[in-house]
Parts: sequence; structure tokens; C-alpha cells
Amino acid sequence: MVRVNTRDEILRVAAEQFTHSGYKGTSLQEIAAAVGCSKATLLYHFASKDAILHALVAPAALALAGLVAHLETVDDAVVQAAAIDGYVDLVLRFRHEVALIYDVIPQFLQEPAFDTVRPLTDQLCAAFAGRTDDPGNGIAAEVLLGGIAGVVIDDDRDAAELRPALIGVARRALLPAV
Amino acid sequence: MVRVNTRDEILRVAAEQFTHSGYKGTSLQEIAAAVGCSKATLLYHFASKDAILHALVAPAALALAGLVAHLETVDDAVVQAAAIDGYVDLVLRFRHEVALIYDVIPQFLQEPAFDTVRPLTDQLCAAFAGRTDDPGNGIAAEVLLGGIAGVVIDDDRDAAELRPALIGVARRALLPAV
DNA sequence: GTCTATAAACAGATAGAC
DNA sequence: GTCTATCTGTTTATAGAC
Repeated sequence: MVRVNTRDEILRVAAEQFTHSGYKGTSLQEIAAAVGCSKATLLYHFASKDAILHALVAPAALALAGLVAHLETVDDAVVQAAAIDGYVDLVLRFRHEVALIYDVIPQFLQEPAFDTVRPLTDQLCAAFAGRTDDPGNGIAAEVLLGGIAGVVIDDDRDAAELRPALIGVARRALLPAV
Repeated sequence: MVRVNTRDEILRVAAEQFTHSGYKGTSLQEIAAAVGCSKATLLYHFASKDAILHALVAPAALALAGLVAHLETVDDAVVQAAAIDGYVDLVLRFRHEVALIYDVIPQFLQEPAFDTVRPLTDQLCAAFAGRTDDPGNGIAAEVLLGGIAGVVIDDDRDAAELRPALIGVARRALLPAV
């Protein structure tokens, strides 16, 4: 099989399969078939199936950490708008990967390896809610965070079409009416 | 094991496990352990693992069909508000079950057994969008439908607290500003 | 780096005793 | 109606040749 970089190709295919069928619902067999190599080759490049998942999520988690760090420097008055724009861009850029974090593998969020991700999503949720204590705002933020991630997985439309619609619905739902 | 109704107990436990770990991520072994019986007992009450899932989703799908049928009789001007109220009530009533349809098993929506469910969710989505052709409205409806289902799974708060918050965020996001 | 072959564990499902 | 024991296929992962 002629291929530029087998490792990257494995990650690309795994991201597709994991988001489509779930982590548990995707076997190494299926990934290998789609890549065009053997299971053994997969496990030469990655120590385990879990390692593939972690390699996949790591860059997205890093970008998420960057967004959250940036939001900490933003003033309360505009933090919601900044969080919405940043999150929509992030989720469209890591379409498969960030979506995984929110939708496909909730059980994995409780694993030790994801201990760094959970506080980040909590902070992002707080930013979406406008850093208020009102539980209603928190619930609204959860709806939008999860809903946006879900659409990005399931919807076939491209980023250019989704971006304004996603930002629009989040603003209407979360920002005070003008 | 003293138990009122083993069949119902299996369904109750399976709903919990499926929503928490996913369908593929939950084994008959684990369900049996949580119920306090053997795998064989599970398969005495249900023909297969699939049969458990179908028994679980059937009442929710029926209720969903009822909601969609009711919405067809509702005037365009108020269909969004009616759809929001009806959906939030539905998803809180069948907290595990309807949530399963939207969040845990996207791959199952393509199975023949779910051929009846897919058109229902499409119609519900159209009602959420206010029966317009604007793709932006459609995307917003998808965000809210999926986001609400996701919150109902993950959030521990009870229905009384969630209901007004969920209806509120959906109205702000979807209904024209007054 | 990639392969075939295989190990070891686990899945869903069945048989038959009680 | 529930159990133990077992069958059969599939899973992740390893061993070793090329």
C-alpha cells in the first residue's frame, strides 16, 4: 500500500470511525481494513486501541486548553461572545476530535487520562453561562455546548455554512437580548 | 434474589447502563451483575441483547409518534412553542429512553428497526425550526434537540428544575424576539 | 514497517438440570 | 424462572518471519 504517512492515516480513519460508530463500536479490524493494512501494523504504530484514542484527542484537548486560558483574560462583559466564537471555531477545526470528547465517549471523561479535560469543559461551560451562578444559565450553556458538538458530528454541511448558524443560535440563546 | 418483576428490573438497569456506557459499551454480563441475576436469566426474558434495546425504546418512540401527530394539527404560528414544550416533557418523562435515540446510538438510527423513528425526528426538527426552509433555522433546531437530550442524560438535577430552564433556552434560541 | 499466525480474554447466545 | 456449563465467534494484543 502506497501511503504518505501510515500513522497519520490511521488517526484520520480512526477519527472517522469512532465518531460514526463510537469507540467501543469500532474494532481494530475495521480500522485496519479502511486504512488498508493489518491489525498488527496498527499496533506497531500505537501501543493499544486506547493509545489511538488518546493520540486523537490530545491536540484537541491542547487547543481547548488554549481557548480556556485565553478566555480567562477576557472581560466578563464580553466573555460569552468570545467563548461562543472560540468554541465554534475549535469544534469545526477539530470536527471529529472535539466532538468525540462531548458526544461519543462520555464514559471516558471519567478516566484518569481525561482528568485534564473535565475542568476545561467546566470552565468553558462557565464562560458560556457568562460566569453567573444562575443554574438556568448553566443548563442553557450545557445545551448549547453539547448541541453544537452534536450537529458538527451528524451534519454533512461544510464549516462555512455551519459556522454562522451555530454562532447565531448560541448568541440568541445565551446573550441578553438587545 | 427477591424482586417484584425481573423483566422490568432488567429494563430499568439496562436503561441506566446503556445511557451511561453506550449500547456497545454495556455487556449482558454487566447488566446481569447489576440486576443480581445471570446472563441466562436475561436471555430468558429477552430473545437477545437487541431485544432489550428495542423494548426500551419502543414506548418512547410511540410517545414521540404521538407528539409528532399532535404537532401536525397545530397552526404554523404556534408550532414551535408547542414542539418545545412537548419535546421537553417527553424527554424528561423518558429520560433514559428518548435520550438513547438522540445521543447514544446514532448508528442504530440507520437500522431497519428504527426506520419509523428517523422520519419522526425529522418532522420534530422541522417543527422546531418553525416549518421554514431557512437552513439556519434547521441547524438551530438540531442544536437544541440534541443539546436538550444530552443535558437530560448527563445532568443530575431533577425534572422540576430542568424543565423551565430547557424550555427557556429553546424559546430564546428559536422563537422570534418579541 | 508490514505481514501471517496465534494467544488470551470476552462477547452474545444455547442446552439442559433444577 | 433461574441457574451452571458450554458453544461459537470476535476482540485486543503478541510472536516471530520477512
